[in-house]
Amino acid sequence: MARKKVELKYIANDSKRRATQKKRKSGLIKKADEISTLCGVDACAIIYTSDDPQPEVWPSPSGVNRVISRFKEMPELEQSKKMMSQESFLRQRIQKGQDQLKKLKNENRKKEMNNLMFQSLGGYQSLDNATIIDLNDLAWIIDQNINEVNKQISKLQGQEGTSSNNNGVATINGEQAQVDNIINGGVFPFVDNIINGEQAQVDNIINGGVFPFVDAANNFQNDYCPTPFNP
Amino acid sequence: MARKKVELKYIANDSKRRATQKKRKSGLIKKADEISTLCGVDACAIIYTSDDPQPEVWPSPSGVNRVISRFKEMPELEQSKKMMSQESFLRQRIQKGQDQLKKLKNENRKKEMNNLMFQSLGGYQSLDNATIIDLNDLAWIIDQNINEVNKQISKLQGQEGTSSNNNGVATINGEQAQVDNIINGGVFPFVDNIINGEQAQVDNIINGGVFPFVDAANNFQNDYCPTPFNP
DNA sequence: GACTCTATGTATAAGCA
DNA sequence: TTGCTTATACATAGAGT
Repeated sequence: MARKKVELKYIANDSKRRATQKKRKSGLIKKADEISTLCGVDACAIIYTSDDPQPEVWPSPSGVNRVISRFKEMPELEQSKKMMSQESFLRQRIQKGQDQLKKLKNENRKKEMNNLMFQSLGGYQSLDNATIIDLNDLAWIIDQNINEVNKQISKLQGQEGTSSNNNGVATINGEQAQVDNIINGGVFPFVDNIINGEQAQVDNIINGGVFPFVDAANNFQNDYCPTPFNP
Repeated sequence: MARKKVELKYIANDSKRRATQKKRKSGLIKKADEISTLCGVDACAIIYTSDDPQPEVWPSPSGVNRVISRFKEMPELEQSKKMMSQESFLRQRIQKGQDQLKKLKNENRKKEMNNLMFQSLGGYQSLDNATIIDLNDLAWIIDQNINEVNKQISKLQGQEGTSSNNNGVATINGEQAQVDNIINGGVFPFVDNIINGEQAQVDNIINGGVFPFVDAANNFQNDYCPTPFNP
């Protein structure tokens, strides 16, 4: 059953296309009906299916005519003013995909740096091979984490008498969960726009694909300057 | 989080309606775009939202004009021929709901009779108070079950040498799972159309509600005559 | 092919920032 | 309000009849 994510392109297979057409046509009309009822808007839809010279229309032929008249009344110039054309629709979609990509790359980079941090702390990985870029970002994320830990400490010092074994004392391991939490939370300004060679991923996202993990390389922005490490 | 099932009626709350309108408008246009791409159909949509004199159109003003011309070319008489009007759309929806209701009532009745059967077999319930209608239906379901059990027995007798402790012998308990399976499976002709007083439930279904369990009473059709019990 | 079924993808109502 | 997130309702692809 609906296992594949449908690729947004013309369905070559005839019978498959017809089946899809039928389902989606009724789905579309249902949606039109719903928005009209829920929001009380005036709307119409006309759909010419390939296997019938008669179009499917909604809400009714006369209703369509009414909406059409209203549309025709408007001067041509006005028509194209604030309207969504197929092109602007696509543009909007691309922008959305790019924004999403940016966010995801950001998150990936943060996770990567946190991973590097814990690997180093545990002695599982040396930083000898790290680039200056990585070290910079690493410093930033450590700074963030330290800040968060300090914040927690102050908070816990403020509430005396809790039964926790944590009150007032920074126990790194005890804060791990909170740090992890933070890691996946706050703002992180690593990546600010799309970099060459990532376009395929953007396209992927635009069409709704699953986001692939982004390597450390190529992810850094030149205009990013993290605060110096200062505990 | 979409917790409530939206009731299909005008949203009185202003800000809520605007939010919904915005989301659904873009959803609708996306759907239009998709069906057009996937199925290569010629279509257009015009939506007048309440807060903007400019309509939202798809695929573009000129595209809309093209489709409109095609629509206008058709004689008025032809227009209303095979087209979906708001009324026929609703009718279709009601019919669908009624069909679904019928099926669900059927299933409920079957489950009920099976339940009664097992209750009686276990001595948890006497049949003294059962109506002739219930007894009739009960006989039918028992017949069905016996048939299924016999079928299974034949099948198992056919495949000698399986390691199962079941081969060739009808062990009622051992067949329970299969019977249960059957219970929820085959065709069951109890209810053939909608009976007075069930209309509210139909309405419920038409709007997508969860189906309430149907009582035994009022569910039987006069034209139903089950095969006599004959093991 | 035209329908039904159901697992899965998508839309979106509420919440929250 | 606008936008983003998340849980839930809804649409529908693919498979079976």
